Amino acid sequence: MSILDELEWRGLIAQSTDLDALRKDLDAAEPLTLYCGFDPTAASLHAGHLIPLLTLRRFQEAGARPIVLAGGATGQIGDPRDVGERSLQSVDTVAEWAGLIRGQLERFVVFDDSPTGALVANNLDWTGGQSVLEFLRDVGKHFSVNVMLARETVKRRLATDGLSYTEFSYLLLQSQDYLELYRRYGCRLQIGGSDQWGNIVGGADLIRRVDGGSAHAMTLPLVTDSEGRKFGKSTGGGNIWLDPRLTSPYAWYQYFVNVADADVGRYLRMFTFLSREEILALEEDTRERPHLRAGQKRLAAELTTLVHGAHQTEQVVAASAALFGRGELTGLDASTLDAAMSEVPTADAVLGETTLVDLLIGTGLVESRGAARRAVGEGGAYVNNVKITDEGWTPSSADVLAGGWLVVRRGKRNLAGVRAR
RNA sequence: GGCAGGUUGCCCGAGUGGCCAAAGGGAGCGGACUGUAAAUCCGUCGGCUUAGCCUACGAAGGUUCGAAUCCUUCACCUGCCA
Repeated sequence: MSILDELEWRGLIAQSTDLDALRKDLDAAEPLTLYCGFDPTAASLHAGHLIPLLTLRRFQEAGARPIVLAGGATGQIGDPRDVGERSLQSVDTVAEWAGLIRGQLERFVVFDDSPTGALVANNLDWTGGQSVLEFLRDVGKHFSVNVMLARETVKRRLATDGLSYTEFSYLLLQSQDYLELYRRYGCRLQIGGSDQWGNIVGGADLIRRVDGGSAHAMTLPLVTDSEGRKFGKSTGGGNIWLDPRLTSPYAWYQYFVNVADADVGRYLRMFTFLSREEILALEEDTRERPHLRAGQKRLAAELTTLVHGAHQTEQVVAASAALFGRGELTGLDASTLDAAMSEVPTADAVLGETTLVDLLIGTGLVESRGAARRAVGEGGAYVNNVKITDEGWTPSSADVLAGGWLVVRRGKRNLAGVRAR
């Protein structure tokens, strides 16, 4: 199966320029070079970024050469979005984030001396020293404002709160990137989220106008769940990040374990490198025996391994099994509990003194005393899987599990460990 | 630079002197049901030392017994004009 058929089957192609022409270029003797850019809009990439990153890798495995681009320049400007003008980050912040993101980007493609060995670039390298006059003459002249105004995002913004010249210009910067990579590395395919279509085609047009070259464009679907919610938002509403300091491997694993049945097949296709046969089998499993959550577990394990490594995956799988297993917590031995508790937030407590409300706050399971009281009042507070309805309840030695632990839970699946003293 | 309109809680959005910690919706959170799923129903949704107090309706100041609501100045946003 060709790479394009593969991508099609996985539901990874949203829009593209002529696929047959692209197919021909992919079949050529010389490896096709392609790129995808990632703007440093935060200190870490999040789960949604995995789609284009993994797609770069799929292309690489199929014999193409990927370039991962850190948007040190474009990140300073900001791509116009529907909701309104972005507030600019300081140049230093963007540079710092670009460095962090670059480190993450490098983990998903293979760097070697072969013709398909990946490259890393930062668009600040060619825009940083560029003068306004150069930019306007060499790039700006090739863009029609009429066309730019017709873009969906621009139209929406003009109809609502308007947009700055800075954001309006973003298209030109990204287009210039494509041209630059075309010139430097013969890059002839750019991929990105479906919201990038205009930016990508803009670059392909620029290459044609300026250098008379031909270049391809392909976008990947913006991943949403079956509810239409943007993918990668944790239940708390925040992003789930690749950086383990921002999203623990345990939380990462849990996010995917909790994916809805309606989404798991789609996600397996898009996010994993499992074979077609394996995925079809898991999809059937989900239909026939949904309560086993085989698809979710495999998806979570695959993604945790991909991002945090096999060792971490073993640990979070074991922790999840211990904490969500059928068995009683009292049946767990100290080493199992120690291992499980190392994956969740923890706090200390003094027997007979620390109250339930303090436990909930101390472990970070709730944000305020009011929230803690509310949780208790709503019947959402548990210690060692036993619902506690008294705010002033304090643990006694009879409650302590092996290894000196108490397992505090808020709601169905927010767990924390407490070391009793 | 001129004129007009705007700035409300996580988001959208009502509110033009007391009944406003602020309608309604969304998101979130908890419970029931399940399968750590979805749907549904119910509850909840600023903070605290919680019959009370504190902080909050762009910022600062003022009027008033009392202000998200009125006045002044400032900042920012949008539109029209220059």
